[in-house]
Amino acid sequence: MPGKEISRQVVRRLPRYYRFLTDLEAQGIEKISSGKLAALMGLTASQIRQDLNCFGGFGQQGYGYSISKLRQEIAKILGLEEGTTAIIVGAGNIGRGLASYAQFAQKGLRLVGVFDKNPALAGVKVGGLAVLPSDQMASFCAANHPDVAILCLDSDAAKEVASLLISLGITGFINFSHYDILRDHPEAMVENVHIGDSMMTMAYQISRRKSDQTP
Amino acid sequence: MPGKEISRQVVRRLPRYYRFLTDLEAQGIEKISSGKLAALMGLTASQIRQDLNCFGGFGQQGYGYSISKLRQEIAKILGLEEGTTAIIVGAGNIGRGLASYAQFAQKGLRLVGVFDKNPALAGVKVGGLAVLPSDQMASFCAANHPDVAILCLDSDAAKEVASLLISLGITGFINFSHYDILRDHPEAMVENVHIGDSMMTMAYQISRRKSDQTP
DNA sequence: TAGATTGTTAATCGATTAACAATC
DNA sequence: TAGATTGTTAATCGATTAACAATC
Repeated sequence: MPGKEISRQVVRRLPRYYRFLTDLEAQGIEKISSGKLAALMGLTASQIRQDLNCFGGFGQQGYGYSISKLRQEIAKILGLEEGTTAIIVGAGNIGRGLASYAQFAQKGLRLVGVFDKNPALAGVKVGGLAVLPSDQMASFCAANHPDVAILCLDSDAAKEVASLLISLGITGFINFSHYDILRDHPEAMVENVHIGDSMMTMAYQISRRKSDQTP
Repeated sequence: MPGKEISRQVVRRLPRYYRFLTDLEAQGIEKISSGKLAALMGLTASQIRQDLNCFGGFGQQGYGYSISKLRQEIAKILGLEEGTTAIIVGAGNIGRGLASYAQFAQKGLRLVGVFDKNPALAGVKVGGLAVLPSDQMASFCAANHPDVAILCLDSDAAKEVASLLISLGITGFINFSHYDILRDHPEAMVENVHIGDSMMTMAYQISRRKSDQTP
């Protein structure tokens, strides 16, 4: 069965459910009701039940949800144990910062390569991996078929690299650039991360608060 | 006038409008209609007009929008030229990566301090600033009253630091941790950035595509 | 069994899209 | 003026919330 389409907003809430359930399990708690979990997470009980029922009936009437079972179910839904592999392209500030991020595996991705076009960086170790020159991407992908590329590049480079990587079989992108991958490659899966946009919306909020205070 | 409340989703689109308008202006184009801009950005003309009219009537019937005027208006709305100041707390991988991010000012924030509790990092230069020990945060804030703190910390540290910073007069947070600032401090302004969540939703998409292909 | 709590259907709310009169 | 395009009101769509019968 194709399964009804899951809305993006539901999927975006799954990691947070997973996190809370992991915490609760670590505390040794066995079960929880949608009402209690809602209070804990600042959601409504309805929303939690609706969200979970997109994927199946994981609860038990009159009882609630088994925390460890639900945590496992969500891990499975998220595909955290499928060994999805990722490469980082661009070993600048963001790229290196991310490469050193210790929790890749816990987030469902296994980092298997870091590339940079600057030959001076080749061989430098970041996050336990030696940076490879970009001209080795094709052979690397042919040999290892990573699933995901994390693009820590400017827009122009991202555009070029995305095309290349798609031709090499990569289907998923975590995109830190402003290049609109989906426009050129609608079949790709894309998560955009625009930290600069968060800075701007923060500047907006601060500026608005200031002007509100001076009416 | 208090002005009608602007929805979060409208605000989140403003940086993208700003970016496209900046590009168009750099190309020397003078005017654009909502229809053309919509085609360029992959939105509907209706949405663009609705979004802009939250803030004022910036267009002209029968003509469209002046690109340079609209760009300036959005810069003003976002408060990009108000010199909002920010500190980074936590000079780990993410903190250092961000501190070196060259475009702070273009995103409406001016980085004025970087702090870390590890004394070994004190004095190390990142992004042109020397890391300060965390015990100097109070005196620094008293002297410089930064507007925003960028928390590049784990949840426990973030909780502690957020309380302290709010008592020191900071009202805005860009939060890279999973600590829920608004729960304890509903008056704060918060932008959460959860890169790990993006990794998980990417793992979800990859895993779903794989299972869809094997029915 | 009785109480609790789910799964699911219906109602509400808000955001997006469409339509069109106003007007440059 | 006539054509184009906005600003704005109305219609649609989708997501969230509420309600409740099913059931453990």
